[in-house]
Amino acid sequence: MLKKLQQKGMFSGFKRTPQRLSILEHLDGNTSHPSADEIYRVVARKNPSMSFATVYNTLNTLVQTGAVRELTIDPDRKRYDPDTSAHHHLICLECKKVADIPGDIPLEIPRGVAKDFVILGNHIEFYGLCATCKKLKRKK
Amino acid sequence: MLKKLQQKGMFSGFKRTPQRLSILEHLDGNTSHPSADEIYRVVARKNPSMSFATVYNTLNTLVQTGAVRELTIDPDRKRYDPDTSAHHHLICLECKKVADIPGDIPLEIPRGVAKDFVILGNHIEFYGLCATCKKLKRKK
DNA sequence: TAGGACCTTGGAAACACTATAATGTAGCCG
DNA sequence: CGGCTACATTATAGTGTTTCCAAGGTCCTA
Repeated sequence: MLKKLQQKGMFSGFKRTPQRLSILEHLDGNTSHPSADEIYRVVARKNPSMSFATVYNTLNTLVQTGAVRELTIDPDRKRYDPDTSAHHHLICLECKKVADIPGDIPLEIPRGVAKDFVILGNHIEFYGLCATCKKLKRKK
Repeated sequence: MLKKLQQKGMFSGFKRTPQRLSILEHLDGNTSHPSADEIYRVVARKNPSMSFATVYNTLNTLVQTGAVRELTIDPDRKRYDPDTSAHHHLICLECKKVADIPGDIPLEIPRGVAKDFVILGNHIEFYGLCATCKKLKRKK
């Protein structure tokens, strides 16, 4: 998906500008689930004139076209995930780091509960402690 | 849990003040997953001197003691859920209404993926369209 | 009744994000 | 190739949510 957007020429109304290409390059294959702020800080190093608004504009466009997923996993900020394949997430309660759980997980949706509600998808959020924070906790 | 907090006397350092009791009363049995703002607006009617800070202070205390769950289901604001039993949520993509899915749902966590990560819990977010929004969409 | 611990209040401030208006530029068409 | 148009970018201002702070209030204990 991102690869397509990086190719030359117009693709469904998406213009390739240096700023957008920098953002796409930073996101491509990125599994750190960065926030807009984190993306801005990295991309602004190579592109000093970069504006915060451009990062948000670009991200919102990418989310709308489905090239990037907006994660609502962190209570303090939105995070963005260029991996649009079916997968779930693990979040460390201490350091807030987000890891991927690839693949689909079969779910037994209790029938009758969601009556009248069309279910279009699901997302599982696992929470716990990552290896680093687990060790730190033990020492305390 | 909330019942306990509403009883007379001190309970684990939690003082019962009129403001806090109003908030507890509004939350008790409430399945609308309200935001701090919604709680403030309702509670301030009966308690005109109520401050926003008090709502946030109380909610944060309740979350820390485990009496209330903070939901990270809405990208725009935190929502609060007094139901601390194991359950999951359905969110309408149109109107953002959140419904409950009671009970535990057995999950096959793929082994090896979460190596080194202690998993302490999970939360499933189903998304789709509620009955009302489903009808409205059809008419368009 | 005095002291201390805790709560409440209002305002300011921090933060994430969005809107606006002016300027810049890519891509199309002649 | 050159200009037009539509779209992007920028800086800045604004909005909404949440937190911080300092002053004052209230309740318990001695």
